[in-house]
Parts: sequence; structure tokens; C-alpha cells
Amino acid sequence: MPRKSSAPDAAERMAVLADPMRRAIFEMLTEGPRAVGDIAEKLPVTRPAVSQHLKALGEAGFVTHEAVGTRNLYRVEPARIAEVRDYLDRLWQKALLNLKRRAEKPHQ
Amino acid sequence: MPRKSSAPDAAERMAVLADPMRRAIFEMLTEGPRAVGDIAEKLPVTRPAVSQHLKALGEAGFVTHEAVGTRNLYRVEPARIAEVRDYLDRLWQKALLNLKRRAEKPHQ
DNA sequence: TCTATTGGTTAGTTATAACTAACCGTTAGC
DNA sequence: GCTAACGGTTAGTTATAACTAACCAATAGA
Repeated sequence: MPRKSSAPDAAERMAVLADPMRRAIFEMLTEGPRAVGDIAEKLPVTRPAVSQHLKALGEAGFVTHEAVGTRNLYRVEPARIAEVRDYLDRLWQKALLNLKRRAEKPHQ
Repeated sequence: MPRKSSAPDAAERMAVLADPMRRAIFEMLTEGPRAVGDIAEKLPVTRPAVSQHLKALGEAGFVTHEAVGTRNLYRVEPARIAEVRDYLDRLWQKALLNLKRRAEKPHQ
């Protein structure tokens, strides 16, 4: 059983990280944990928007959160980025391999 | 002058590759060059849709194409995937570094 | 307890992009 | 030249998702 078909894999999760605003949020979190309001302050969107993006990032596993009083500290989950990076790395290697094979046996 | 602001960087290009149908097209091309019609045959979309996706992939530099008679052979550009992979790798390393720093100086 | 702070949720709006149908241009082969 | 094959483009439709405003719940501090 290689993978649960219902669970999105790294390739599907890439779409979550591809959104510009979510990327901005995520990149901010790579510098250290931050609360929702702190994030919203530095971005040109309202707090609900940030909260919704964090939910999406959380469901994809890119971030986790921890309640501290009334604040909610979000932090990145490095392993999830690594999974997407590895997916792209496999794609890259596959492309290179086929390119090389094609170069060796010149034509048809 | 680190980067031309008008040119989309690897992070922005990631969105192009994140679309499910474009991913399917791109993954198909990693196995070798293919013509537009051949791609459309194996996917649940019409040829114009494939053509439009290939245009988007081309503008992002993920694929190139070469006319062969009336056919148009598309092939992947491995370097572009590597760029996105490297962007994610840098993000990952940054997250790890800050995680480590935070673990060393325990609090505040 | 009362108030302020923080943030998650929902309803509703709007912009975008993925898609098809229809059309047009180009090349191959006869 | 004529026809078939191949594919790019455009107009128009539709589904989706990003966003704000308004609301509600929970905790902190007095």
C-alpha cells in the first residue's frame, strides 16, 4: 500500500504553496513562529484572509500552530517543504535521464 | 542588481506548474517529446486546452517546442524545474536553520 | 465580573482561469 | 491546386478561490 489515495500527495500540495499570499505568509514563518495578527499587520490583507490561508497551509501540513493565551502561534513544518522539493527533484531527474537516453541513441 | 523585477522568479513560476492538468502534461513530457494532439489524446481535455496549457508552460520556460511538419513537438526544460526545486530547498534550509537556532537558545 | 485582545468562521462579492466551440493559418501529400 | 492533418487563437461560459465585513468564542488582566 504505497499511498492513501484520498490523501493529497506532495504534487497536489504544491498548489497550496503556489498562491502568492500563502507564499508570503509561509516565507515569513520560515524566520520564526508568528501570531496571526502579527502576520496580517505586515501584509496587505485582513486578518480573516490570513487566518484562511493558514488553515489551508495547515491542512496541507505546511504549518502547525499552538495556542498561547489568546494568541495562536504558527510555525513551519520543514519536512513538508522537503517533500515537494523531492517531488520536483524526481521530475527533474526523470527529465534528465530521458534527455540523456535520447542523446545517446541519436535518432529513432 | 539582483534580479529584473519584471521577470517572474522561480517562486512565481511554481504556480504555473501547480495546476493539475499542467502537471499531467509536464509529467508526460518528462518521458520524452510529444506533439500537442498526442498529449490531448491521453487527457480528458480538448486540444485547445492542451495548447493553452503548453503556452503557459512555455512562457514560464518549463517547456520548449519545435515544429516538425504540421506537428509541434514539445519537450521539457529540466533547468527550470531545478530552479523551483532550489527555491524550495532554500526555504527548507532557512526553516531548519531557524528551528535549530531556537532549540539552542531555549527561550526568548 | 467586566473589558480588551485575539483569532476562527460564515455569507456574500468579485476576479480569475480553465475549458469548449468555432475559426483560421500552415504544411504534407497527392 | 486541392484536401487532410495539425495546431494556435479568440469569444464566451462557468467554476473556483481569494477577499472583506460581520459575527462569535475564548482567554487575559483588572
